[in-house]
Order: sequence, then structure tokens, then C-alpha cells
Amino acid sequence: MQHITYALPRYAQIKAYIKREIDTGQWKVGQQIPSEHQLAEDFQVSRMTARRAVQELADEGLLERSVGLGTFVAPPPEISFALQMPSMETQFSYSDADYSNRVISLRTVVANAGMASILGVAEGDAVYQSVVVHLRRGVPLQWEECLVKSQAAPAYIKQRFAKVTPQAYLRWVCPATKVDHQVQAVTCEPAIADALSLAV
Amino acid sequence: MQHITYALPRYAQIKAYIKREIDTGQWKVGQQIPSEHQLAEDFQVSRMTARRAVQELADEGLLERSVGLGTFVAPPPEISFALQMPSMETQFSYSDADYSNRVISLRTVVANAGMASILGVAEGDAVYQSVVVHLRRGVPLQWEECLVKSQAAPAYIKQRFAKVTPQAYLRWVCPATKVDHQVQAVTCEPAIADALSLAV
DNA sequence: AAAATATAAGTGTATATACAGGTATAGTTA
DNA sequence: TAACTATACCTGTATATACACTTATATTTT
Repeated sequence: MQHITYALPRYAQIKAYIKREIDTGQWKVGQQIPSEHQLAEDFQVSRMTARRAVQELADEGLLERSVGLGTFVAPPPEISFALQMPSMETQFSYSDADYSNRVISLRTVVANAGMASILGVAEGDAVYQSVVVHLRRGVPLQWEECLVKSQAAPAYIKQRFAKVTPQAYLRWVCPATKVDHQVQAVTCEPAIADALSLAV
Repeated sequence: MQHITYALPRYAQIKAYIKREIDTGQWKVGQQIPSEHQLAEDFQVSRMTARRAVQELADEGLLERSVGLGTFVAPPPEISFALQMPSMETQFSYSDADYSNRVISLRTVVANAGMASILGVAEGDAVYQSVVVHLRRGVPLQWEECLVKSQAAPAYIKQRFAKVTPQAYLRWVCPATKVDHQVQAVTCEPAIADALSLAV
């Protein structure tokens, strides 16, 4: 059998088809999509080719698969503020000298008027705050501060510590003493205050 | 016949092997690794099984592949501070009402003493600053500020705007007038100042 | 009616094979 | 010597097939 050279590989065409169906709302969230076998028949390709299309879209988060059940349109992604850091695995893979971070603080603060207006919470509500300095080969490259509405915090914390270093997690669950120690190691509080005030 | 449950699939075993070689430094960054054919022979599996191991590791960023050349150990990942937002594609796929962000400011600032000490730059050096408010269904959930050493900025900008909304990119390339307009739309400057001062 | 069992559908893993097309190198020709 | 060519190697795409394991449903048995 001759292999016809398409503009796109066949698996990519099937991917495009599936995406289109989802984008146009033909296939709704949670709905089951055709099985690999069905797609293979519809597109006259082998199951492995259809599978590749489905699998890649699942890897991209557009589809969810379950053994024995089928493949379904995935819900829109949660807003995820997890930093794309080296995963714990990757972090372990490469030398720690390459990347590290220092959690300056990670705590709950009480929203004042300004924060309340920005985040749309009531004054006095609890808001999560994280301050992290990121370093590469020991050199600080980025200073980052986040304020997170506590309503969104469960996902935030989950995301953050699923992907960040175990050390960072330990600092979170440990009392402030260790955090303070960490602060000492990086810089003194006044320096942070300076940075903040100048950043405005 | 009892199935051995703790055994990993063969492709996973090969993945583990490759990871171990990289982790232990047996295979150094940039070095070519055995070809699919070679791995298939070494592990007595089909080429497609060996290929799956290599391909997945390439997808995970540990390996880099080139047609006609081979597969090589990828350099350690750049520290990537791109937020894990819906990609531009995904963003287009799902309704914009679900997620949006407002770039309060995105500019170069001059490092003062505090920032210099934190980021390890000289006083007066240029530092990139971004302030973004993230919203879900129009509700502000997170306020984020980043200071980035300009040395790391090219990658930072590339990362940030490769994955963030086109709108955000436009705001970046547009003059400050639009940014200021954006600021007005979210909150007034004093509110930010308040939030900052309280955050310390 | 309840429990056990078979069945169908679906995904996951694995193989052997084929051909397409990029890349570098050794060898050949002008 | 310079340009062309053949070759070996490697990744990319695609197929047909097989068997495993899971899940839900239908069927049979108790």
C-alpha cells in the first residue's frame, strides 16, 4: 500500500478534528468521545494512529481517559498559578546547585483596604501570601510575591507544593522559626521593605 | 497465572534506566544517547517500545531529538517562571470568561539598594518588573509581582509571552498609555501601594 | 431476589514490519 | 581540489496484530 503524503500527518489531522469538535462545542465537557477503534474506522487509519491523536490530546489536558470507560472531554483547566519549576523529579535529577529557591515567607495575612479592592475580598479576610526568591547556581535571579484570595488557596497550595521542592513544603508546614531563619539567610527584612517600596 | 503487579512496563523500565544514566552523570548534557534501535537491542524489546521511552523523556524535556542526528541529553531546564496558564490554544478553545488577567505594569525599573542585595545586581542595574492580577470568571483571585534580573530577562520574556495571552503581549509591546488605562480599570495606584506596604 | 458469571467495549502494553526523509561521512567523479 | 554520489544511521509516521486488564452490563445460577 502506498503511503500518501498529506500536508499534516494523519494523527495530526485527527487531533485537529477532535480539537475542532471540542472548540465548537459539538463535544461538551464530560462527554464521551469516540473510542480509538471508532476513530480508526472513521478515519480509515490503524488504531495506533488514532490512539496517538487521542493520547497526545490527553497529555495536553484536553481529554481525560479511563481504562474500561473511555475518553472524555476534560473540563477547562483550573487556573493554575504553580510556577513551572523543575518538577520534584527533575529537581532530583539535576544537581541542586543548578536551581534552588528560598521561601522568604509563606503565610496568611489579613487583607487591608488596598488588597481587598484588588482581590475583591472583604477587609479583614484571610489572604495567602508567598514571597520566594529563585536562584540559579546560587545566584538570585527573581524575586516573586503572590497574594492569593483564600477562596482559591486550596488549589494554590496544592499546586504549589505538588510541584515545588519538598524543602519548600517543609517550610510551609513548619513553624515560622524556620522561615525566619531562611529570611536571615537571604536578606534582612528592611531590604525587602526597600525593594517593595521602590517597586511601586 | 499470577500477574506480577510491581513490575513496571518495559517502556517505563527503559525510561528509568535512561533517567538513571542522566542522573548519575554517566550521560552528560549534550551527549548522544543510544539510538532507538540500539536500546531496543540492549533491552530486547521492539523499536516502538524503546521509542516510547525515549519519546516520553523528550516530551518531559530530559532529552532532545533531531531527525537524522540522534537523541541527546537536554541541558537542565531554564528556570521558567511562566505561569501555567491555559495555553494560547487552550485559551482560545475555552471561553474567555473563565480566565483572564490584567497586566498592571510590565516594565524596566532601576534597582535600588534593597533589590540589588536581593537579586545580587549592582545598584542602578535594570530589573524587569511585572505586576499582574489574575481573574477567574471576572473575579480577581491573585495579585502577582515579579522582579527579574535582566540577565535572565530574555528567557523570562520569551517564556512569559509564549504562554500568556496575546492580549498581554500586546500590552507589553504597546506604549504605557494603554497600561495606565489598564491600571485605572483595576484599581488606583494608591491601592497597590497600600497592598504592598501591608504585605511587608 | 440476590449473587455469581459471562460478555462487550474500551484503554494499556507490546511486537514486527515498512517506508519516508534528514544528516553526516566516505567514496567517486569531473 | 571541488563537486557530486552512494551509503549508513537515525528519527518520524503508519499499519496490522495480539494480549492484558478494567469497567459496566447482561445473563445465568443459586
